[in-house]
Amino acid sequence: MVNVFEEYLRPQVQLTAEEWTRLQALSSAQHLRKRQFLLHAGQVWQSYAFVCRGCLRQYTIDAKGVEHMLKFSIENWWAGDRESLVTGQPSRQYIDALEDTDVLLFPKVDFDQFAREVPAFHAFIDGLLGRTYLASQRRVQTAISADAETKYREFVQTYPQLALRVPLRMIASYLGLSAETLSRIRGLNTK
Amino acid sequence: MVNVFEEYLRPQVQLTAEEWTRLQALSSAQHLRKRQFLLHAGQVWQSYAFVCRGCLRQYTIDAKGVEHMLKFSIENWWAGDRESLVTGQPSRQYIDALEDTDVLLFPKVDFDQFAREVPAFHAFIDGLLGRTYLASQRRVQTAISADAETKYREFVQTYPQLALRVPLRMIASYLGLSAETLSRIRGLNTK
DNA sequence: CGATTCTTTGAAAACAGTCAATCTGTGTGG
DNA sequence: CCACACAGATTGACTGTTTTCAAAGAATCG
Repeated sequence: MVNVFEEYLRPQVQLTAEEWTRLQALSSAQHLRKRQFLLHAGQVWQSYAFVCRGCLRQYTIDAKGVEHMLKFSIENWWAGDRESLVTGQPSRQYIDALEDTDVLLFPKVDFDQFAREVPAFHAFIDGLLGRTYLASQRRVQTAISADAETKYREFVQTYPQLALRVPLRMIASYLGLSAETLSRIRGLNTK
Repeated sequence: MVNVFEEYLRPQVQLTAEEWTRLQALSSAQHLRKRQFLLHAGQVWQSYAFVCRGCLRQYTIDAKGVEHMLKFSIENWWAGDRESLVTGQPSRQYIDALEDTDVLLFPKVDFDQFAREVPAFHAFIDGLLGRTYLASQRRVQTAISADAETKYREFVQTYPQLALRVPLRMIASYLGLSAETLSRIRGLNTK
């Protein structure tokens, strides 16, 4: 399981053998069965989570009980509630597993300490955050400017792995559409 | 004009007198008249821009010629196209002035160099990026889950300074609504 | 002022949402 | 191994919000 992380990280950051051992020692593995929660609203999120295998979804539930998908995380993605992590406040989000999933958890304190001491790793994390932010901006742009069909087409183009793997109604929620509307759109493209 | 920047930064980062002088020396002031462009699609954006006075808007123009507002930047905000800055590719965005505006420009190369050499400043910039990312996530959430009226109410609550200062049709575009719809919503709240 | 830009209002049309029923596939327990 | 239950997907009819188009009314600026 650590192997997956190693294969992900090695091409991106130069670490000495000693640094690598140290980073690895910070992590703890967690296995989630389908439908099991990694984070529940009300809890404080205090880790960085790396997905080695499986698929997580991250979402909120509004006053009417409706779920709103924020993110899907598959192999080689990070997960977690950054807001809770940074502020120390209880999260308003849920994270649970869409499939049996293996996760590596790095406690915030240790992880940040490591980043401070290893500039190359720090730079990597900064770059990751920067790219994540750009992705978020693109999502905003699509959300405010595209119609339902365009939203779906862009989603498929951006995340072809997810379009096949995640239930349609959750993709619909991610895009701000009803499941019925997305079903009809998908129907069009097949014909 | 540098004074505005100093008052903004001093409470947030501890810099020595020497560091402060050095940072200041990196900046160049630019004045923009209303409607003047700071960035035009096709140009490469290579700076960090800090607004000392006035108001900028940042937007794209789609294939149909419709503008989509990405951001407004008033006093004590940063502006610029991060995507172009990071990738070095020509920007797809426009930035122009809604009012006469004063901007401080920091060339990327010098700015990044300074951040590398002054850890406290680096940490400040990281924190800024982190908060900006959280704001973007909140915007996504509203965009996918709220109706038109809620979007506007949240906008007013989040940016009371902007609601009064920016033309309605641009706020509408920022929220992904037509100007007519927003006008009607605003009408309701007045009664 | 005269011109431009912005806002408001009305009426019609389009798009997406809701509700409800049916269909499909998957997984589980008897 | 089958049957049943359940979650998810699809389809149809209807509703409702938002958009579009058009025209008229403010506000702003040179």
